[in-house]
Amino acid sequence: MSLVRLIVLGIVALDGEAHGYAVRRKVGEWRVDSWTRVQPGSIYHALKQLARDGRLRALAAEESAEGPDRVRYRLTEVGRAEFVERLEAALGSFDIEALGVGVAFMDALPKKRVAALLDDQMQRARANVAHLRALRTETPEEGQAPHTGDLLDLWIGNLDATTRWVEGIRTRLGPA
Amino acid sequence: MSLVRLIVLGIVALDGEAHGYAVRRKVGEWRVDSWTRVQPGSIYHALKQLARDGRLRALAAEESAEGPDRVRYRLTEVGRAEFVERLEAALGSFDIEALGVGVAFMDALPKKRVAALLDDQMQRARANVAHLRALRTETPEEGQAPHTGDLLDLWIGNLDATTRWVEGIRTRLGPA
DNA sequence: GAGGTGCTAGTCAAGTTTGACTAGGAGGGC
DNA sequence: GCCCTCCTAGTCAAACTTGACTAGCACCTC
Repeated sequence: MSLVRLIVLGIVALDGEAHGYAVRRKVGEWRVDSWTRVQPGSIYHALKQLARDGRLRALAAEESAEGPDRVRYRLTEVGRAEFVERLEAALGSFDIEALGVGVAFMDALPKKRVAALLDDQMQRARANVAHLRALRTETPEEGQAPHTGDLLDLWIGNLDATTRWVEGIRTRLGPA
Repeated sequence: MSLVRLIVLGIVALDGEAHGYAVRRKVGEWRVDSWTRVQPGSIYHALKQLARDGRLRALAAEESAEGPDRVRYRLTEVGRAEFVERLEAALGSFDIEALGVGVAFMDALPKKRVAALLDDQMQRARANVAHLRALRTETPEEGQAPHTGDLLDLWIGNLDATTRWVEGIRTRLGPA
């Protein structure tokens, strides 16, 4: 899951820069833990990878009045591009966690863009639900998983609930 | 995610033994990929860890008529105990993937036990939904995540859909 | 002023996951 | 026979995640 990467990019993007502990704190303050688990280690790891990949630039370690020195990171242009790319992908995803993170950061994109992405997401989601329903009523093939029908129902139900939620968000954005 | 561990244990438990490729194939045949992604590497890794931990015993490599030699694994008593433990945990989980895997293998437990686990799951899930709804209507605190209300709605909607699904499974099992 | 507590800031080893890669064997086409 | 393809069976390095751990600093208490 490179959701962590998106989350870190998104938080750094808010102010253009941040140090690791600030990101970590923000992840804690927001109840990010409700929608996706992000451990401190993952955050620092992501920061390092992003810095290595030129998405963030590590500034010189600065002194802190309240504790050890800390490293501040600044978002680069490439970093912003990756943020947008990942954010758009998240807003088109069927994965509930990705979708949640996408919506959390959606204000970083133009409204029209978000609307288009969500329209697309909904269309594909509905097609997917239809496909799963079709599978559901098919005569069971050989060698299927036990309780395949139930499992399909689980996915259909959740996809459906998610789609209704997306619909709500989309409606609020107003007509395209 | 040690869901892979549960899946591998569950598949090996079906016949008491299996070799890696057979597990991999079964994961492919079943549309396990709909409910959870399991890569080949993870399967072989899990098999090795399970063998190291005494949950499986690796039998001598046997020749195969259709390809390279293969290693067959047999479930041990300790392994079966871990299987049951993980299965029960999965059936009490709120995580949709875990729950799906749990239901896929639920026939390995006595019906009554499954009924009790699902009853418990539903009770906790309803409490959780109530709690989230309460959070939802709370006056927003300082420093909340952007779109916190929406994110809560997403979780409430999905948890709710999942709970209705569990209810269906539970009902079918008959009265406790 | 020594020690305890709690927040700040981050490191690290162990475990897990991913996706690409290797390599054996069977069968078909030419 | 030789090559190509596809299935069988698994390995491996790189990346990612986890949870426990270290260490600086301030404040309080005794």
